[in-house]
Amino acid sequence: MSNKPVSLKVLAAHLGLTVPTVSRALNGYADISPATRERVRRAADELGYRPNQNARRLSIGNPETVGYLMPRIGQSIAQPFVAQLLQGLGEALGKRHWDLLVSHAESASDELAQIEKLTRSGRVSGLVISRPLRNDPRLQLLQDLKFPFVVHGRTGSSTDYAWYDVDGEDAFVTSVNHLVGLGHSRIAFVGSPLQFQFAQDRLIGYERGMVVNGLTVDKDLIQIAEFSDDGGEAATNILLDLPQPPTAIVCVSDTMALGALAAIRGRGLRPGVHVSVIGYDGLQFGNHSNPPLTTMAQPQAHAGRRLGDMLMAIIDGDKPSKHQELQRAQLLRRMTDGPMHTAADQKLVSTREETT
Amino acid sequence: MSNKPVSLKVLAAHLGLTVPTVSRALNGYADISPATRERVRRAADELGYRPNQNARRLSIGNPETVGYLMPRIGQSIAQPFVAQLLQGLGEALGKRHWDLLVSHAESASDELAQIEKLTRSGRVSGLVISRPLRNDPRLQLLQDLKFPFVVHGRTGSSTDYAWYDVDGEDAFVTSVNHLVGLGHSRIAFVGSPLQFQFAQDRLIGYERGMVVNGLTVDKDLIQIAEFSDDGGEAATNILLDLPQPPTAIVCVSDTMALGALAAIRGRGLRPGVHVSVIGYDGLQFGNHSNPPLTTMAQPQAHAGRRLGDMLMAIIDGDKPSKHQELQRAQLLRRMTDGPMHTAADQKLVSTREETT
DNA sequence: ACGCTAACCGAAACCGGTTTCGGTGCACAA
DNA sequence: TTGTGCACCGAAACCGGTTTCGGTTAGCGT
Repeated sequence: MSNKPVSLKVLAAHLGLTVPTVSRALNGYADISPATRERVRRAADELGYRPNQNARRLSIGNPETVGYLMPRIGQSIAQPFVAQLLQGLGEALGKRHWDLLVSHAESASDELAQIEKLTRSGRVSGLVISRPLRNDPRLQLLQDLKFPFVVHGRTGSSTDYAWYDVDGEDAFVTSVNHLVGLGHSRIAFVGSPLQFQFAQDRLIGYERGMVVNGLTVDKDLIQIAEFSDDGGEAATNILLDLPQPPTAIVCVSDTMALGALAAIRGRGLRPGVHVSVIGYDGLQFGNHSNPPLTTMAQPQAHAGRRLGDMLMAIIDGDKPSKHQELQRAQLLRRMTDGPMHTAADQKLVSTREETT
Repeated sequence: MSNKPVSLKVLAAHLGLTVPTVSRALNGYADISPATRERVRRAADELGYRPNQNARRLSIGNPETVGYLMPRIGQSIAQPFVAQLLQGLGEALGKRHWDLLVSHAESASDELAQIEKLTRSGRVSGLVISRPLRNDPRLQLLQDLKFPFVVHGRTGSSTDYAWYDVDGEDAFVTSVNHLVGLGHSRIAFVGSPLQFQFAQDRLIGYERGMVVNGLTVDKDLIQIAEFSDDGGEAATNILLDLPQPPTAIVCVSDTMALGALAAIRGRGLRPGVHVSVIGYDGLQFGNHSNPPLTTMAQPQAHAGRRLGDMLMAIIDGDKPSKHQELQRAQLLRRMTDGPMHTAADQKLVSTREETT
């Protein structure tokens, strides 16, 4: 049908009115007679008029757009949660007809440059940051700029900004408790570099869980590796080579847990039987791993929605510190958590074929 | 440090020049003396000046922004490719400092409304559409609007627009060939509803592969189900219940293939031994399925980059039909393709534990 | 009949840039 | 010395909207 977008000017001309009048009519100002208002409305959607958002937003001084900085973590399978998070963000923003801009950087410094650019060029009214580091220069920069932002995750100094996070510490206490309940006592932790705040939180949760249950925290049972499936595999191999290997492993993420499973299987052992594994993230794919991965699940789309709502509220003037939400993760039992495998040398492998 | 963005006006005042002069100085016009140009440049990045992009783009009449419509496919694990695609798109756009806007709709009609809105409100200069339907109203609409767009995938009437696609037909011929080479002849197809063009393409590839190898296409061996892991599982169960069940299955996607694996294991059979399975997508997670999934791999980030470049070229004036790229998928052998399992009643299950 | 007020719309300014068009001042040639 | 031309910058118009401010007109009371 029609192709070129119709501007306010041609709409006004078409109606024999001036541009400002038409504008106010469409925006429901009181000083426009109900008659003309109706007339304008009708003509507007007859001609398929849509206000040019660039112009409108320039005028009202609000880009009505939120930027999301893609987490930048090597080539790993670290992004499965991004699609769901974006979906949730989009839903929240869509309710007010705001837009979602995604931006990804190539390096840490490039990331700061991106923030500089996005904030100062008036393209976004706020930013969403994922996976903060322990001392994150991005947050520092945004605070210096006094620019609205929310963090998906939180850091140590989390009092003065807005965040939504899943309580990783609590989740790992839960994981450890669960494993202890199954009879385990040599429980290991497979983690990612501690520069990520979440890695730190979850490690603390692990340690607290151990202490709470009267277990000693053996440094050998804490293995940090690259944040990827390969990293998880490598770390687990080190653990299994220990003189006294663990009978259960909690992993900082599902991706790393998948690597752990591979390492365990690689030795002819069966995850969930000889060595229990609990991941973290609740990836749907976990249903199809070998065997299906027990994990701490969490609603990513919900996170996106909340982050969007929080950010818009802050842009509207709310104090950031008013918006801090801690979500609890849920233990999702699948097949990799099992009772402590005592006796019987680990070389003895059950012949039962696992069935999903 | 500084917080409020500095406008051209204050920069000009600071320099004792007028706004247009400063603008032209920064944009390298010839009618500005080298001296002042340098002076302006220096002052600009001293004050941290960044042009307001909303204003700039309004003025130059180009939003310099590309919209991506999130594929809207139930709750399935269908989106793992999105993150990579977005990454690729972002890279391509970033080279020219364009922005990436993501938009997702809640229903098919909502999707059309979104397109209407995005195009007519001047927010984007072009759109990227994923997973076209066989007779896609979105493409129809965009063509009517004469609005620049590229399609990730293609439809039957694909001559008059731009697209990037992986040759699904060819890929499935390859899959079938490979399986025939392994001795299989009863090869089944697990597909998703044929409204998706890709589902159609791949089915045709399957059929062609069968014919090419002198095999008959048995309608019973073609099972269409919901596009999800559960759908794949259900379809596979139907296949395995056949009087003469298949010895190999090609699946329209990795997600559905994961369901197929579950169904096969559910009967005490071993994928890759008793029943071979080949997926499509090349998801990295396939490395961790049970057993690791053989699949037809493809570079999603590359797709994103190409789509971005193509779209910008079209917006610059290129004829869309000039930009049509067909990529070939690569057979990625993991563990679910194996030689035809003859003899021995399928009830007889090997006791060997699979090792990754 | 007059004034006052309220209803309604147009004029003008602005948001922050870009781009075209003129005009000044200087160097240069005649 | 006087034109001529060029280098350089400012004035003005524009992109497509929003919002404040004035000015008519009509309706009302008196």
